[in-house]
Amino acid sequence: MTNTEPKTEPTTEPRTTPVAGGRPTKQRLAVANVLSTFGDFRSAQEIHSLLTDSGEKVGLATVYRTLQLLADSGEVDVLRTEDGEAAYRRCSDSHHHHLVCRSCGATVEVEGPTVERWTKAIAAEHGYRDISHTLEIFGTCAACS
Amino acid sequence: MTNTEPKTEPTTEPRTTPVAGGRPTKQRLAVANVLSTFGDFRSAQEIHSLLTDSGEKVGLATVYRTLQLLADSGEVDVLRTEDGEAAYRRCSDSHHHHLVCRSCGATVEVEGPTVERWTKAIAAEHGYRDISHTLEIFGTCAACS
DNA sequence: ACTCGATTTGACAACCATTCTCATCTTGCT
DNA sequence: AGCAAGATGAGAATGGTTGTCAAATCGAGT
Ligand SMILES: [Zn+2]
Ligand SMILES: [Zn+2]
Ligand SMILES: [Zn+2]
Ligand SMILES: [Zn+2]
Repeated sequence: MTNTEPKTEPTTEPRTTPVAGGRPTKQRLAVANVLSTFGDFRSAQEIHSLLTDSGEKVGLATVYRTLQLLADSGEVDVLRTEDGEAAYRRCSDSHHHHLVCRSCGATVEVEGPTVERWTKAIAAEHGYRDISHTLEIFGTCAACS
Repeated sequence: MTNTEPKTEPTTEPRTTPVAGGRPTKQRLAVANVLSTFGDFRSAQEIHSLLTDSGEKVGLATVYRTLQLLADSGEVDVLRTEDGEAAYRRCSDSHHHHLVCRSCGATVEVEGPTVERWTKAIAAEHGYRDISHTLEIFGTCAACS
C-alpha cells in the first residue's frame, strides 16, 4: 500500500528544533493565557478550575504537564505553599513577596532589592549557585488589631 | 529501692527530656532522640525508618504527630523540599534561616539583621503587627555544581 | 500501689495533590 | 490527503500526610 520511503529523509530533520515549550496547542495556550491573567501564585488545581469554569475543556493532567513544561522552560515561577502544594505564576511579573494578615488574610505584595541582595550574597558566600528563595511575612493587619 | 528521692531536688538526672507541651512518652523521646543524631534535614518517613530499623517500635502516625508537636513548639525546623515533602531538623535556639542544596540537601544555617530589619520595616510600613516570617534559600552547592 | 479519667498510640482507612497509562485525537509536514 | 510524532484526557495508581477510633498508657489523686 503506502509505499513511501521507509524512513523519512534525515536531510532536514526535526532534531534541530529546540522544543522549548513543545507545540502551541489550544490547551497550552489556554493555560498560558490564564496564567497571564493573574499576577499572583495559583495552584494547578485552581488553574484547572478557572479554565473549566470559563468554558475551556482542558484535562487536569494536561494542566499539570503544561505547567511543568512552562516551569522547565523558565516561563513560569513555581513555589511550594506551606502545606506542600505547588503554585505557579507567570514569571514576567516582577519578583515580589507577600505580607499576609494571619487573621483576615489581607495580602500586600512587597518587594525590594534589600532582601534580594542579601540572599544572593549569602548564597554566593557559601558557594551556592542557581539561587532561588521563598519569603512570606505574616502579621496582624491594622484592621484586625 | 531508691524510692526516697527528694522531690525538692531540681534536676539530678543526666537528661530529663522536656518534650514540647505534652507528655514525654517513649515514642516522643525516641523521635526527639533520632532528630538530635542528625544535623541535616530528614523526612518524616525517613525518621520512621530509622526508628524501626533501630528496634524502636513507633507508628508512622505518631512520628508525624510528634514532628508536628516539635515543630509547633519551635524545637525543630521544618521546611518543604522543592518536590513538596516536609523535612525536619533539630533547631538551634536562635532565629535563623536555611540555605539548602536542592540536589544533595546540604544545609547551611544563615542569619543576619538585614533581612530581619527589612521584614519588620515593611510590615510596620503597612500597619501590620506581631510579625513573623519564613525564608528559605535554595541553590546548588559547590559540590553538586 | 491502685484507680480513673485524660492523653497517646497504632493499624488502617481516607485524603488529596500529583503522576502514570494508554487508547484516542491533533499537529506538523510532505 | 496521509502519516508519524506529539499531545490529550479519563481514570487508575502513587505517595505523603492526616483522620479514625478502640486499646494502651500516663499520671495525678487517693
Ligand atoms: Zn487582618
Ligand atoms: Zn525575593
Ligand atoms: Zn549539594
Ligand atoms: Zn528571619
